[in-house]
Amino acid sequence: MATLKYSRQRESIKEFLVGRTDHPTADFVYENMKQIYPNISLGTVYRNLSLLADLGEIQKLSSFGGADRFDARTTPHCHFMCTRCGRVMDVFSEHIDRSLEDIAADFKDGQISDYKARFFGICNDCLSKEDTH
Amino acid sequence: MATLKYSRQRESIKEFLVGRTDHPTADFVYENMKQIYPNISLGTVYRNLSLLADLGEIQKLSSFGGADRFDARTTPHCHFMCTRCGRVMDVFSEHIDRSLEDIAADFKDGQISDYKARFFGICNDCLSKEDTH
DNA sequence: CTTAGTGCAAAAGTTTTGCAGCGAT
DNA sequence: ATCGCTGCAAAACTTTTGCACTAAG
Repeated sequence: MATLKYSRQRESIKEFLVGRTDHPTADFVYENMKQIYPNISLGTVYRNLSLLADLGEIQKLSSFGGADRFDARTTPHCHFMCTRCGRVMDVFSEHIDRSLEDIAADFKDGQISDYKARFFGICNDCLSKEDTH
Repeated sequence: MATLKYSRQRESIKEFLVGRTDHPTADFVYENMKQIYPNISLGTVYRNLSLLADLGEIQKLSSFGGADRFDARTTPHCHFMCTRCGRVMDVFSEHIDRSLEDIAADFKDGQISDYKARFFGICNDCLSKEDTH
């Protein structure tokens, strides 16, 4: 087991993610980190995102089609992706948690320990733009 | 709109997927197609898988970590992935469909039209191997 | 001093695409 | 004859990794 050492890059990446409600990709995090650390490398961003995910401090969302996205919310929740603008939003619901537990209990071919649910559709912003036609 | 033309490659790819209950990657389909068409290209496999998915004849599963997987089942269902051996299995349940309507009704930031749920855990095969220790 | 973390660059893995020729209609 | 599909290869895109060096403990 490697002993964890402090790194200012990792702290900034975590802090950046906590301050956002969208769900940035690694490359987007990288572009923003360059404003603080002009020489930071994309590899460092990936390594830290991966490390933070392993520690359970952030969540890796694989995936909504393209690059993976990252989410600093630790409370269990689901995600909604707008198929028009690509935005990813949080979805909180007791319905899903209850029914997913029912499914886990019903499943006979293995032992379910985790689940992820994603929803697709059109977000309100895109719907209102559509109305103007 | 392009008019669809018959292609024996596409037909074989579809047929191959229909005959399987696992959820092969594009590369796995490619390797198997080479036994029928030794000169088939990976690009052709990707193009046909993408086309079949657009037609709704197959489903593209993005993703379970690595490469996308493909599924010829058209009836709505969810997926379970064994985190030990990587196998992906189908999950059928009425629970999920019932709760989807509830969630869609609750969600205020957009209009939900589709969902995908994935479950993670250990499959029975891997559990029984574990017992022998 | 020890070793985890970093920047850089190359590589690996997955998917898309430009193009010239082939094949279905 | 038209134009969608193919094989091939190159490119694009995302993520990982080897290495020498820096910095935290």
